Amino acid sequence: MGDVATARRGTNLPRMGDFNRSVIFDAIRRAPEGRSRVELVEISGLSTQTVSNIARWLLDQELVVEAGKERAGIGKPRTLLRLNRTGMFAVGVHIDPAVMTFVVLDLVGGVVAHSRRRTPKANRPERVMALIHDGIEQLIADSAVPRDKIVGVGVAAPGPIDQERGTIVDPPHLVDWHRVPLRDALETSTGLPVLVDKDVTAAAVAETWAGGASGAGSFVFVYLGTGVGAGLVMHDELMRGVSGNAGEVGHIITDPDGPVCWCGQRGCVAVTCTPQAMVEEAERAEVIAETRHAGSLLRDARDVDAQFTRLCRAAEGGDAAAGDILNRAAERTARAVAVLTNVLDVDRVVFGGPMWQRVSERYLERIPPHLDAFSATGALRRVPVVGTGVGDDVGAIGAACLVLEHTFTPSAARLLLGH
Amino acid sequence: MGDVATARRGTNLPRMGDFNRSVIFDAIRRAPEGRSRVELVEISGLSTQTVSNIARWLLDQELVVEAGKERAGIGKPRTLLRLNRTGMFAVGVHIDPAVMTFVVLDLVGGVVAHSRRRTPKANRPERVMALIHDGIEQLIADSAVPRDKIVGVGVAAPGPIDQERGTIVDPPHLVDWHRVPLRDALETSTGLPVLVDKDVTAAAVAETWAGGASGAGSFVFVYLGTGVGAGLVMHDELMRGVSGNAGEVGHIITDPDGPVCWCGQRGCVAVTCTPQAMVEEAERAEVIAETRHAGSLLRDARDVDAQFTRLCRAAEGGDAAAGDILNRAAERTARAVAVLTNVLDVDRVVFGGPMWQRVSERYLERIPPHLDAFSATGALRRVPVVGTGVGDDVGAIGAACLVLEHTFTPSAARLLLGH
DNA sequence: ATCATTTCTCCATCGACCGGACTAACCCCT
DNA sequence: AGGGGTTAGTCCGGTCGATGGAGAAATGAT
Repeated sequence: MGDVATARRGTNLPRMGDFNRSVIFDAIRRAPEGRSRVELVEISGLSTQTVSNIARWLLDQELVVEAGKERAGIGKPRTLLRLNRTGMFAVGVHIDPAVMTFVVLDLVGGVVAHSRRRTPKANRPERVMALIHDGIEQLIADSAVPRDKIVGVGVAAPGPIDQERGTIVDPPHLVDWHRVPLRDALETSTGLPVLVDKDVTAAAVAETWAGGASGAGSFVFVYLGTGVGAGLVMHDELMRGVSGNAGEVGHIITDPDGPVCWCGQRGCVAVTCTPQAMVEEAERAEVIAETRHAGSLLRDARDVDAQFTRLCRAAEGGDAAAGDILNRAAERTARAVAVLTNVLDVDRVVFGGPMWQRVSERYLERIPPHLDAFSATGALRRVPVVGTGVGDDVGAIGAACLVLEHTFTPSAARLLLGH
Repeated sequence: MGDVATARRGTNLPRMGDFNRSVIFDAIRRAPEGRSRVELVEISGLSTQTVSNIARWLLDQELVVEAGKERAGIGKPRTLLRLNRTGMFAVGVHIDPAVMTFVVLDLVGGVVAHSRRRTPKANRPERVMALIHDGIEQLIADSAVPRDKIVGVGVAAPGPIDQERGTIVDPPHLVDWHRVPLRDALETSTGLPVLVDKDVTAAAVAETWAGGASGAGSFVFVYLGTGVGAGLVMHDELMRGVSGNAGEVGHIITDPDGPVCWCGQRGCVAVTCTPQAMVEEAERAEVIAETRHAGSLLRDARDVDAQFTRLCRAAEGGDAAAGDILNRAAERTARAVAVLTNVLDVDRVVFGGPMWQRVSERYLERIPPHLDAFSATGALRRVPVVGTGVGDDVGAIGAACLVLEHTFTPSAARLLLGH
């Protein structure tokens, strides 16, 4: 049911111009050393004339700058165009169970300013909103970025998300949070456009924006955080799904002999590949000492985090039992990832998220061979596995990148007539 | 490795015009009763003038016809535009392990002509090619469709496919088939453009073209054939993946207690949800009599087909053991489908394929509740499950629809500058 | 019979891209 | 040192498709 015909919209001249500008901008952005007009002609397929016009426009807007010349043998040298990193800025907020992170990013995705605050445990929504607003304003003031150069605010939170209303559906750590109009409230209080999305999605967008070569083309971004999630990028475009909740991988079965999950199955990702699952396995096996915790289904995030660090340290230090637990998790993760790569047929798999650094070495060594073994096309077409370049603040950085992506990325949707 | 930057191409005026024409065409196509110019204006967002011009062009091309008037109260009545079903035709070929099917389709996806031939078991590729060519030419002659009205030929085969070279990679039933340039050879011998794709993909495209309301928006098409495959359609656009092999679901684990699969895991789709798996389970349980067969890993497709029919008949006739097997398969299939819907966040699931009719009633009754239970968002956002309207010849019809889709569908790719 | 209303088309305009001619900057060679 | 060849980038007029407004056509209501 619902709308009988999906509205396939047409396009017109102004949109076309806008789109082509963003194509050129994107091509410049993806080459940190800068790009000449001739290169842009080859990449975009547009005429030299058009590229020239667009370059002039971008220079006038102060979005790009001319950055030296590149002599390629005989003839007039090419003048390189590079992003003007101070041309625009974006604010990002990550609302994590444990901590809220705020960042200001410049155009190339560099962190200009940065701050953290504890996430209040259970609290009135208005109080939390005020805290967020305050964090944003404080950071803008500290960064000394002129307000008219800020293109918007991105907010990332553990899913699910109501994309339409711009709100977090049921944040497990904010008990009284119900249908709070996060986006609209922040838009009126800050006077800036606001985007809300899942942290996993945000991290994937961060990869496309600030991840360099590994963020181009089609890839699956596997996010290791409180849970495990996936961000899907196909042909440089993020797939959000119809309700903005694509990438739920928590109940893919990875191990027929694994523990029982609350969903009724055995060996789901949620009980085999998440930090919490690994920590609990280690505690049961007495590899690490059990900490006192609430005993609720949802353990305190800070506690899990600390225990997970202990587990990884033990494994690095040569504890065979600890190593086994992590190795098994790597294999199980590989199975889940194989499901994704088989279904989606992507160029590459990118790992990241707050828990990633601690296991990156082990995972990067162990997952690729498993993945080859589980691939539908076998070793015929290997799917490369890489770790993200974006560091621990992926959540907040990604949130800011949501805004940059929204305003500057040449998506097909941008071409089509709105509303 | 590979190309450093994915080529994000721009667009230009002619492409824009082409795109808008296809948008209007698509909107007309999706309303079998016809659509007025004013409606088209609303849908596309284009100006009345532009719609008027495009309508004139489509009428001149004889792709659409004026079909009566619709009076909506006061004022000049709207003249309806409808597809001219004899304006264009497409040929489709399905190369199945058991049989090759040929069809000629008109513009609305109606079957104009239709024929079948046995697929030769092991044979020289040239011989098979000649057979295909012959089948096509014979059917065109029989259908009495003028050759210049045929827009192209689509070929569908069980995957995997080499999209670049236009060939079937390793057809299990055609042993000597190795790097045979199927597309190029057919293009020269018939003089028509040829497209090659997986049968699963073709079936999904058939749904978007001839499936009515269930073929709009975002959906997963679950193809029940020799194996089980999935076609992914997101926002009216088919996702082929980077190498054209998206939708491989064969090794999603559906049952931790299921049989062992040749991939080393237990309870994969390939050994729990395919007709062959069900048939073999039934034979082991002596629900149906075992037939003499080669004993090879790949059973003769015709044999499996016949046995599967027997199994379904038994279940319909009240055989509880047979019913249990099919019910279990339904539940297992639901688990695999849940993985897809959780990951992709689609509007709906569409079932189809040559084996579908025999289990449709049972599956449509049993899968939805399982799916709700396995959904990440719970029963909150139910994903509807429907059966395809396209009948048993989905393979061949889909193959022809590949051509129609390629030439008439407003995809984003069509907008961008080629090469 | 006339008017209001809605649908649809003719006309002039705008805007973005494109092809070709032109200028600019540099290397190489004598 | 200076001219020729080569490549990079810009100016100009043309083309093509979308657009806005005025006008023509077809109908129901008064």
